[in-house]
Amino acid sequence: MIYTDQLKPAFDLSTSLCSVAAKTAPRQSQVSNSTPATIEDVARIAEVSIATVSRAIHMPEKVANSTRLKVNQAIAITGYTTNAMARSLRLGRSNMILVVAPDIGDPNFSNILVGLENEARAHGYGILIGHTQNDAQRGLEYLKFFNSNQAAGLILFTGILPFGHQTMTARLPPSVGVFEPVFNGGIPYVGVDDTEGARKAVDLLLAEGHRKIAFIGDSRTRLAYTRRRMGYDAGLDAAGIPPDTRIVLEGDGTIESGRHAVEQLFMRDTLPTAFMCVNDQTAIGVMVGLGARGYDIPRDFSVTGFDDVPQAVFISPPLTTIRQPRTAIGKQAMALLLELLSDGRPTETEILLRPDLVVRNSVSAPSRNWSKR
Amino acid sequence: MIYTDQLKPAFDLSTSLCSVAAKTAPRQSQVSNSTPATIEDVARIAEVSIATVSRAIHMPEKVANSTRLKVNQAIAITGYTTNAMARSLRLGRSNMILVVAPDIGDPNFSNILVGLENEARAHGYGILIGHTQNDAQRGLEYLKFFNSNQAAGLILFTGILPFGHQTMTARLPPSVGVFEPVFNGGIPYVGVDDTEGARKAVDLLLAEGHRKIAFIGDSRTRLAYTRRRMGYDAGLDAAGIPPDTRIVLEGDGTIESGRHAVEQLFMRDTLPTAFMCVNDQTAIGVMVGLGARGYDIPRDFSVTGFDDVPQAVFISPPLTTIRQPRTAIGKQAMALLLELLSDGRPTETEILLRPDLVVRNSVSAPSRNWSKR
DNA sequence: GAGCCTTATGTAAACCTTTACATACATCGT
DNA sequence: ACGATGTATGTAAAGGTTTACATAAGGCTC
Repeated sequence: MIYTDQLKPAFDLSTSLCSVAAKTAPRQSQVSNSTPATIEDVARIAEVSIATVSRAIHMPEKVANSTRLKVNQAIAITGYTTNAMARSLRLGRSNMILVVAPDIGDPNFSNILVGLENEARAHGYGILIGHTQNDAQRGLEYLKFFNSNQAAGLILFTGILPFGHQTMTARLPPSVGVFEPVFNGGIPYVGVDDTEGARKAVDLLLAEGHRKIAFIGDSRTRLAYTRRRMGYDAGLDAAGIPPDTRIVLEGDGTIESGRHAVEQLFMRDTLPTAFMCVNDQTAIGVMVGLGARGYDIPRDFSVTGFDDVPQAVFISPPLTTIRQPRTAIGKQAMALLLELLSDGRPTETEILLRPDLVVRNSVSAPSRNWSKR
Repeated sequence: MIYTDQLKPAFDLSTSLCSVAAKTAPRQSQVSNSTPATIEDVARIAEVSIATVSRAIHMPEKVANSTRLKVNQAIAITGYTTNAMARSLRLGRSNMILVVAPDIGDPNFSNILVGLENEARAHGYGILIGHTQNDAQRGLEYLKFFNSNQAAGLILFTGILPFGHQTMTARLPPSVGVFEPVFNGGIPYVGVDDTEGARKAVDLLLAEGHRKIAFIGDSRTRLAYTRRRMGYDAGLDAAGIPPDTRIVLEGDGTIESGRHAVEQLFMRDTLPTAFMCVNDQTAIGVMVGLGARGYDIPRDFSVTGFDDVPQAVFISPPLTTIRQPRTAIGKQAMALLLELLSDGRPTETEILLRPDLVVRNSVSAPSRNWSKR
């Protein structure tokens, strides 16, 4: 007599199929209905030992075809799933990847998460998430996931300093960074070619005819920002335009800093015809500042951003910017980590994806009507 | 001789402090440097049994003050963290909560995640995330997290049908829904008072003097949408305005559906002065449609949304809408689930948070200039 | 047909906890 | 002074895997 239940098919041990059952110690309940099936249940039904069941699952080539068949049937009957806790305990490693970001509330985070999760799940891993809110103490808390064997690897986002400074010297779990090198390049990372991206932006502005292109940067020392600046410099250089430090400003990547940059430039004697911004937030701030002074974009000034945040398409005018291929970055980062977990050694120390120019409406040829200035 | 290492302080078992060590079976390595400390290491150093260590940690009141002190010192020395895998295995339940959403790439998801994570972590739980992309088969996959004891509870988002239809009858893990009842009310949920929110929107429009207010709904049968419609009806009724089905349209909650609704209305004989939309996406579509026809918002038409998505502030004009207190919803949902996990029975079957009206720039008094129409 | 190699399976230990039960000791009432 | 009661601690089993090692059987070579 076999009756099944959707979630976990029950199996009556008193049937003749289970002649082996009598030999082994009786389980708590004869009809193991409520508790999940264990490897032992499978072994009993398949009339093999638990070792064989384990092998049939994890090293199928090591068990005879006929036996494998019996085991698979027994698994189907019992609805057996291997207890991940027991497995992790025995193996000394879990099948979870911890993803730590400074702020999981950041909308930009979502799409990367998609890439990370898809790739992880495809390889039998799950993902655990945490956020530090830029609080090192808080990041430190997450270390316990590794000490307690709850996570096998770590995905770290740019800008976090998830563990205290001292700890940086200590051995970290297998980790991969996203966007930028973390801990001074101690771990491999997946990002975007910021230099190339910035170059695309500046080249677009140059192609439109702009010659006085301001760069609104971010003074916080992050490689991405430095590289975007390098792309800007290289673009101007290739066009034979000498650098003009009067129109290169450093902000902090916020909307407010973009607005502030506009105010500063208006106080100087040289105004640009275009603003190339280190990120979209800054670009939005620039647009707000320009709008407040009564200028129209792109008629009076052109503006470019970097990142392609979800809002970029909704602001007015829609922002021409450089897109971060977020889902792809997540996928790559997870793939790299998984490789690291199996091989032990990273094959690559840096993977840079190609960023695309997204042309919208914030760029046009420089205005010839200088009346307003 | 004691020398420490940042991550996991080493401890030389040969010191006099460890006189007990000799009595017990020797560990693999005398200086357990590479492998994390176990409860046994702590017990040895504290000169107590492992049972006492476990009790000192989990039932401190059950152990003598002096003993507790010794244990705590030993824990500090070894850097011991209890192995979550072993603990979960023994306890039969994990300290992870699975959060399943239809689309974790949705920017609205992020802030709820923040609330969920904060609350979970505060109670010693971690969160696992997954997404179904509205694929029931995919949702089914996540069931294995429970079968394999990797998750103790489940947070389900609106609109998912994470498990196959058959499975719905089966016993689900302890679960809490977000936004709406899931599985026909089978599990408690935390959401927002949609009726009240919609009422606030319609009352604002009425207060501005609008009398012909269109409602652009969502025909997909979701309680939230029905309730928002109820708020609309109730508001009109309270103002003594008879319902006019000619200006009530059903879309599907997308930008496109908002735009389409505008086209439909312009083909009828009765135009509204205001559009109350079931969600922000629809509202954005309506604004796009109206803009394409050359109308100005809010001069010619007023528009309201619902949800307060991150983009709402960036579109032009910034959208007046009803805010979902997302972080609070996440926090509440997790709190409810945690309660469920300890008590077994839910105290509440429905928790509705108060949504707030966010006044921006898409609403004004109805235009008296009807020339364009 | 003896010895040897290969292949398939079984036995049992180990991974690290938690906790029921047992034990030892101190305190108290009479 | 003794049994009863209570408190603090220890012993050992159990939870579900994986895998080193042992065993058994079959096929091969000479």
